[in-house]
Amino acid sequence: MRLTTKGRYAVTAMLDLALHEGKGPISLADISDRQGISLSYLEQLFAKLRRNDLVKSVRGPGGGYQLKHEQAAISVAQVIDAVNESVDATGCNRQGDCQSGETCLTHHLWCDLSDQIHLFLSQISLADLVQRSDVKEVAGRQDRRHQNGQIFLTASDLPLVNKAAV
Amino acid sequence: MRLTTKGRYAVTAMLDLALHEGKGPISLADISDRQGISLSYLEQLFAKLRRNDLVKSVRGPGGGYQLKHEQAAISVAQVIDAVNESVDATGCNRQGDCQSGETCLTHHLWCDLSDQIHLFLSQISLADLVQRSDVKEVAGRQDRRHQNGQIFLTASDLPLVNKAAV
DNA sequence: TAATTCCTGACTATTTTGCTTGGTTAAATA
DNA sequence: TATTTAACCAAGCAAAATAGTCAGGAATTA
Repeated sequence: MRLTTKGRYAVTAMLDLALHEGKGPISLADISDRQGISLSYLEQLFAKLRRNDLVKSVRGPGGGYQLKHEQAAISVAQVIDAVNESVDATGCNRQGDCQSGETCLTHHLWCDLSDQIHLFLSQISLADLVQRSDVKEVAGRQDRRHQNGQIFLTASDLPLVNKAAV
Repeated sequence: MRLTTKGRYAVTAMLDLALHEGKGPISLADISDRQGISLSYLEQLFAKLRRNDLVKSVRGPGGGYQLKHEQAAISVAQVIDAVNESVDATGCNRQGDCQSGETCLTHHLWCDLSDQIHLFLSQISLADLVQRSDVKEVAGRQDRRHQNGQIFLTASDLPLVNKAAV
């Protein structure tokens, strides 16, 4: 089972879209700035999100991405499924042929776990996340910084700045 | 978050120990045979399990491993934690410094998910697994094969056989 | 036409995984 | 005591996945 930066990035980017909904298309450059995700990596992720019908795109200046459905209709599980193959804890993709064609000793345990994880993530929509106080707080901070063109840097931003200067 | 063959192997091997408890120490060679896990890989996993006080070892002929605690006192979560670093879905190891020193937009979501997974796995003990009908069934099949010295092979065993012959 | 932005594919560095090889050490047995 | 058994240990390695870069398109707007 894989649940790494890839899935986290995808959910974060989709939440960013949700938070800035109603302001027209949001460019990947904006998301990259606000969320600190590499632009070209975002492009790869959004290719998958678009193929999975989760976002729609607008080309050209002023273009960007928008959610294709209502915030309440998009679950975290859908987003992760779109970029990862699936949230599956079994080694056999639930086929039950884990041990040379037969079911391994712990197959059903991993099926149960996969179901639990999927259920949990499918019950959380982007609308739910937008309402959360911790999300609102972080989003407010990010928007303030973004408006100021990242003038206020923290100490931990320094490596990035140096990297960009070289 | 990582939940791959490593953690699955560890739980499977521990369950094998639990199923054959009372027959003296179980050698890794036996587990390797029954569960189809590479012997030297098992050695690495058991080094971690031993360091985490989950098993005790007996050296020399007739030696092997035994559970260090009661089956009901060992949870699946403990086993996975022992071989993986942890079952953690955050990218910051729950520190909250995900985005250049500050909390990222989805930090709390991943904390919640990690808690869910950990709770689920910590509620399942080796004793619980041993009682499960699907586990009993697979264990019965494995024991019968093991006694017969793997005489009865399935078609999917053939690659392994050929590999061993070369 | 120029700028902007999505879009695509190929390529690369790094990390993790699963496993091998080649030993050493402790204990039982012959 | 010599041999065998099996736990221990360390280094390294191939394949895969991750995270990202690079170079160029193609569509749209100004």
